[in-house]
Amino acid sequence: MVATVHQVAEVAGVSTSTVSRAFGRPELLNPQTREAVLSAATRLGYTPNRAARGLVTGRTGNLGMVVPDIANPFFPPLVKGATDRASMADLGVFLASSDLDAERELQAVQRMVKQVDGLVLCSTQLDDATVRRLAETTRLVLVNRTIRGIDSVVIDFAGGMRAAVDHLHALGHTSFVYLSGPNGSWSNEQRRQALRAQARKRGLHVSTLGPYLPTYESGVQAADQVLARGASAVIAYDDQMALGVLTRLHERGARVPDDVSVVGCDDVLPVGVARPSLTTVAGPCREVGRMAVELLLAGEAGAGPGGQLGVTSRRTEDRIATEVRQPTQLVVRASTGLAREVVGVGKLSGK
Amino acid sequence: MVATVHQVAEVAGVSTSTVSRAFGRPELLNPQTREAVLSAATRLGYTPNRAARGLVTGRTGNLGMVVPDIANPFFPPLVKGATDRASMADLGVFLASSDLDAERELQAVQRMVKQVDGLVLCSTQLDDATVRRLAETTRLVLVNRTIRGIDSVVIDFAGGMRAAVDHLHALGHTSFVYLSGPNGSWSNEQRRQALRAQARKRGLHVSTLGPYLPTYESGVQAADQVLARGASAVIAYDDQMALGVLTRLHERGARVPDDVSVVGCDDVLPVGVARPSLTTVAGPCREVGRMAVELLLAGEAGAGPGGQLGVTSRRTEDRIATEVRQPTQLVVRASTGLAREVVGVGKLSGK
DNA sequence: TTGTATGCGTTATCAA
DNA sequence: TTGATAACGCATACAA
Repeated sequence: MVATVHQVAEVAGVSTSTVSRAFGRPELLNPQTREAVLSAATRLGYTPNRAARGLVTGRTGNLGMVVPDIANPFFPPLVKGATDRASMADLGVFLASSDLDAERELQAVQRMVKQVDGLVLCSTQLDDATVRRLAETTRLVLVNRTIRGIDSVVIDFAGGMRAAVDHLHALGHTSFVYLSGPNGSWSNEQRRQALRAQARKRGLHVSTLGPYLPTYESGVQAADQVLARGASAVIAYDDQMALGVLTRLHERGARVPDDVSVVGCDDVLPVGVARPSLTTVAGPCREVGRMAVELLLAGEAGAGPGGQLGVTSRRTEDRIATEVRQPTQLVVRASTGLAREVVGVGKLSGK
Repeated sequence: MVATVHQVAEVAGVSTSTVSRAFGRPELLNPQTREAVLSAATRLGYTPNRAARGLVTGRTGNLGMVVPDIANPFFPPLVKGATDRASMADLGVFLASSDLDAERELQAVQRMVKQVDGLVLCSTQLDDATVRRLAETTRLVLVNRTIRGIDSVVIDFAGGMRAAVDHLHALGHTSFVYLSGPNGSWSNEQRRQALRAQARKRGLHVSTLGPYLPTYESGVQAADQVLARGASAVIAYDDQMALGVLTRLHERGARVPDDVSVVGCDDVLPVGVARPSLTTVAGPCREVGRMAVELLLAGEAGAGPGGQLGVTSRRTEDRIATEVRQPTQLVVRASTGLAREVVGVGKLSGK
């Protein structure tokens, strides 16, 4: 049996409203009565029932967070940043992993929307209209996706991708292959388009392979395609795929970076320990999770923050959305090197 | 404005109880009225408020899960298994990451205990007494920790660790170093004791270094200690540390496995891509998360499952606890090899 | 088969 | 400074 306001009230010899106030507005209470209530509460092990409280106040003290796949190493740091920030504000966090399925994601959202004060949707699979409708019901922050009028915080992998193209260009590569992530992924589009634009600018030729699921196995599979095309460089949608590529290239006898240069993206795995260590694009995932919750909190309070680096506020529909953009950077390690042509090595034979 | 039973009732021209029944006990309703209610509900976008429902039924439709650190790659698969199983049962999941801090963990538990039907505590930092007290308030399943009388599911790393010792023994090693995980960690004790017992049995000498935080950086740090001791083999508390060891040994010019053999534990990272690829002990993390929720569900229904492999039921205090034990296995890769003595290589000089 | 009335645990309003 | 009361959204016992 768990204690309620009633038991505490009885033990402390006060009314239930007084018990309630002892927790919610202690300053309104006579110090003596407050102490009496609090000690009675401690004795009975009483804690306010947040669900019941939420029913009357309209605030639940919970947040919701949805990610496509918590087993994808990109997301745990993000979740960590969010839960850490949330627990500082004494907020609970609902987590759902949608398995890259829009319907499952919608179910998860429905399940928690009435029990939370706000939602963080990471790389959401939902279409714009659904998200917009959702935003009318609850506070919403998007991560790695933007929709006009909705608050968001995105990791600007475009910047890192441009740096990656410049890096390959400087090494003498004249073309490269991009291993595409899942279809319909906003992040994939962001990366792919940045890549193509920069490649055009530098006069490089790009060809795209995929779509692939962002896994180690996909990378293994893709590596053979890369060899078949005789590509001198490959940029993968993420590190998991890049590691798979590395492994398979090694098996096939192709040397990295002498025969093929490989670039990953995310830098969340200990990719420095791969041999050769992986050149990749790194972003502040943890910080992004933290920031998403920050935005949620700021939105609840009323005015947005503004003033931080990369924060844009623009009026759309009839509200002002805050868009935070976090920079990325290219981390050059050992998996990228001079192009074959430059060092005079011909195409791999026996593909 | 979100819809409630009242709005739906009004639109459908029925009472609120009828609306309630349309969702909770559809079979009690005249098919026509049920359809009318459901269509009205759809039109208004109505979904039952689970918090309010929980207040009257006593069942919230939510579970809680606490892990020490969601950014530690050991836990995401576990969380994935749990959330997947939970969403099959249409349950929401609260997640908290305690940062290896007992107090923070307790706060997180307090925060959610009234809003959930059960709790999964992974590698909990709480002491036995606190956990027992908690178990009187709510359904509880422990992961990777056992307490008499409390349901649990543990990954039996002891088995894998014994296999690791036998493996080193077979390769001619006569002693090894164990890199210890965090103090007070149940998992660390499980691994360490299994190691020591098996080493004694095989006549190997073990020395322990640590405690260390289970991170890549700790491994880097520990590697120098390992070299200073002239050890021919090292078993690390987890893969992150083992990868750190690998990196630092390489920097120091020690060859793996020719000079030093390295064994990790968990097999959750793509450790096969490390060079040399890492010998490690693998356990069914995903399955364990799934099973923990299964146990919670079974406990709610009444009788426990029983019958599965490794399930023990024992009576303690005045209830019967179910303890599921999942086996592990040694995955031999390239980081372990014949001991130096066997191949005639002396101690490393210039340590 | 459906409606009425009540209570779940809490807080807000109002009166004292 | 404190207490009585109503209401939050819902499910159930009971009556019809």
